[in-house]
Amino acid sequence: MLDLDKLFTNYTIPEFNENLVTWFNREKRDLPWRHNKNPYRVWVSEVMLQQTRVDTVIPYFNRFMERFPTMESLAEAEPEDVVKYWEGLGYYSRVRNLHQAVREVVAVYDGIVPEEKERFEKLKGVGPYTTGAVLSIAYNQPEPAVDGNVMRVMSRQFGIYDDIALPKTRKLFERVVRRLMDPSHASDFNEGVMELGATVCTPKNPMCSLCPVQEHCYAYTHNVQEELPVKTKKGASRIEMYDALYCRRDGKTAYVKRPDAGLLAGMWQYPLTERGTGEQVNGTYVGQVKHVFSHIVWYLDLYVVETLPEGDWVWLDGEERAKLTVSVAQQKLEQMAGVDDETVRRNDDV
DNA sequence: AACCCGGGGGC
DNA sequence: GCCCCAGGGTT
Repeated sequence: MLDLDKLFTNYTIPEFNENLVTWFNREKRDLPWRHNKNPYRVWVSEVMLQQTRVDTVIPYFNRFMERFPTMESLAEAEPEDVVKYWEGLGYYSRVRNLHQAVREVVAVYDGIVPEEKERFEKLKGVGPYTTGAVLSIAYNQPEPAVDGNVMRVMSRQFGIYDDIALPKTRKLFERVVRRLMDPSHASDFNEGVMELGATVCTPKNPMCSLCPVQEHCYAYTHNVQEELPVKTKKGASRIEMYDALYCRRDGKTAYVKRPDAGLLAGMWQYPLTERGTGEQVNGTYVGQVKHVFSHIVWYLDLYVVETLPEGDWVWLDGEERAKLTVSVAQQKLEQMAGVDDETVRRNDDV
């Protein structure tokens, strides 16, 4: 185990805190969830920000908070309505877990986000990072909130070469943060480190000349910014190929609902058949959609067909379709089908 | 510990 | 193309 006493030898902890917090309060970006820090808003923002960039989250956060301004309003809503406000944001289990957790807070904790760590961390979708982030930012509790930014900043600051892809490494950085953080400025410390990682101590080409904690930084001193943090590569994605069937009847289009568990759980799409396993598709080829997930690559060949194989598809008009939640892959197919419809209509006109 | 789970942006 | 992103759940 890494010896923290050795790590902090000749290291001035108060100076790090002073420089970081002063910098953060001068340079912090104007973000919607910083306008007021009620625990519910902080919580929603932290869930949306999981593996998702700030610029992507901002419009989703604003729409979500406008529609569900309080935990009570969210608790009362139907799951299908809530998921619709997450459409396109990805990792949809986040919103289902958040919805369930907020319902629990309203029912069990009288609508107050629990300040007790042992209670908050047990809520659905709340892991070690979100626990520390909400308790420190909303309640100023001295809890570590170790995300990718924190591991990058701290690995460089102290020259820690542990592989950040390993689960146990996060715990190491939690020990580092507990040792380093000034407990009376927990909120500014955690937000400050993350802000630093997002804007200055970036993965590529960090702007060390702008860094408030450059002086004692191991990576800067030894000029090894590019080799930290250490992270092992993940394996190659698997490739999946499907035929997507676009079938119209009486002004309606066939859709199926994906299974309630697994990839894109419960979301709606055109009927898909795995290529090569079924019979040859009897239809008109339109084109191919490529869609990249974090661990899978989809190639979807779109066909216009007159008849469908057996399945639980339903017929939807435009108004009905608009209420349902679909993946971005499905949006690409609809775009392609729509373009094809336009082509057909134009040719009919001629 | 390893794998699953979206989508987008930077280089 | 590859990497990363204010990660968590399941096995």
